[in-house]
Amino acid sequence: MAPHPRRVTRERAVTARSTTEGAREIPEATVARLPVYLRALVSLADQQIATCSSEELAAAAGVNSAKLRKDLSYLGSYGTRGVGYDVDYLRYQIAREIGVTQDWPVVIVGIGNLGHALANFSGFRSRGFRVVGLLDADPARNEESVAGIPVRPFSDLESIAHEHGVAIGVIAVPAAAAQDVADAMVAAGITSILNFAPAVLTVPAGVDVRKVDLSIELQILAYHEQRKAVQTA
Amino acid sequence: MAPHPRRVTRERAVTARSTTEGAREIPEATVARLPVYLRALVSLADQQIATCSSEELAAAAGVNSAKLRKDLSYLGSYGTRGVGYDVDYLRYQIAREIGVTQDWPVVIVGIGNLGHALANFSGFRSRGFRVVGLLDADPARNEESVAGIPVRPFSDLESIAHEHGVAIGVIAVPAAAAQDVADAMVAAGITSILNFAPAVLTVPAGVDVRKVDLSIELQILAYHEQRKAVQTA
DNA sequence: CTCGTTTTGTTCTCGACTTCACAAACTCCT
DNA sequence: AGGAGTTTGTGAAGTCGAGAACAAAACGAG
Repeated sequence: MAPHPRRVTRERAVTARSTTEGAREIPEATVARLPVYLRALVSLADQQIATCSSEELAAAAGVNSAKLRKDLSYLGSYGTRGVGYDVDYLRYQIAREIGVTQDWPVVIVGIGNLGHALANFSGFRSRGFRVVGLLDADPARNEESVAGIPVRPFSDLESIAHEHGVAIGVIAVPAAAAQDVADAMVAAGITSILNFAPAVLTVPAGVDVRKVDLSIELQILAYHEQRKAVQTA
Repeated sequence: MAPHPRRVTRERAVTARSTTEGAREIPEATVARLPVYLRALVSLADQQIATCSSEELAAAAGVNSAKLRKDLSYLGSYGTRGVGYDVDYLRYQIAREIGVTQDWPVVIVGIGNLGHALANFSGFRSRGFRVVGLLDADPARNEESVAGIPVRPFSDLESIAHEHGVAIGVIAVPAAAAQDVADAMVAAGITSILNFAPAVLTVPAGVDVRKVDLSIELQILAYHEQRKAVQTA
């Protein structure tokens, strides 16, 4: 029945090292923090800092140092006791583990307000991604071009995806259209979807979906805000 | 030292019902799902559905029905055994618990591409929020107006916040400016921040920060995508 | 009124993640 | 070379959340 794949399906974890080599199982919570560490390391490197302790890196990433060390230990032993971590080396190792040493081609569907913002987002290229296609079902939009990339009709999804070997798609359409877009993406061979539409997507096993939802984030803040107000009252 | 307040500080939980009345402690994981249930209920109501079982609502929200029932049980006993839940009644109860029966005033700082998109986002009003101020430090932007709201200079933050009693602020500026904006928000009495800038914010205890980060989400997808590729190879 | 059916609310168990605490390993100084 | 001082990597304990399973409660039929 496939309840909902917000988290990765994870096929019983293969009972750890089994087939080829290491194939370390990295906990999902750790995976979600690796990009934060990567960004902190890039920032340190920009400041010409060559070495850092787990304490310093943890501070830059906004986490507890014990957690940082445990997270890094899943990748291997890349630090030196008594010294700390080599910034460039660790940075490369994390980038390699995440898989962003080379660029991933990405398509964005839905070039409304949000789609525009995403297409113009400069962090794509610098963080391991490259926008290879902008798509919109509205013919009126198929004439413009955003950030130097032409907006093409939605029906071109499959050809663009195959041409560039796209595995990751971004959905920035209204909620009502989101499921249709997701279905088309899956049909086009896309297996990872980042969904900005406020809708629950149903996809086959093997396809990952992550959701980003402004209203939900605000409502969570509102809940805590309300509690603060009640508590001080 | 205040590690980082991505999650709420939670003052030792006061050992459950202590002072005034119920003051039920709702787990953070449940709080994060309540908005999803709320949206699913609104959708059911739009379809003229008056009653639903936990199974149906769970399907609409994309979760497991046992989890849904347990989540709802933290709010109270709002269902009827053998029957299910009254859609409108449950919807109101969840909205009340989250605190979105009335609108929260919100300010958005940074009216670039993303800020534009956020300001135009129609879901604000319908989901318990009202944009009362758009701010940008660039004087060139202080002449436009977005979605009918004038863009005002950043220095007006404090007066706008006080005038409307703003508790929630949205940061949509570049990473380098994010901490300064956060500091100004805190100084203006804002105690909940939604941060779209790819930066780690440091704020005093009692201020909640939630982060939304496109690059991180994509990198998490990339990690899993890479593993799929390795596994099938 | 009683019995069978449906569906909630809750208890219990299990797994995952966080945090602590410390041994192992490295550097530097004498 | 040896000892003092750091800092990593990890075992172990504690906390939190997920899911299964079931008792309690409501409804409807006869």
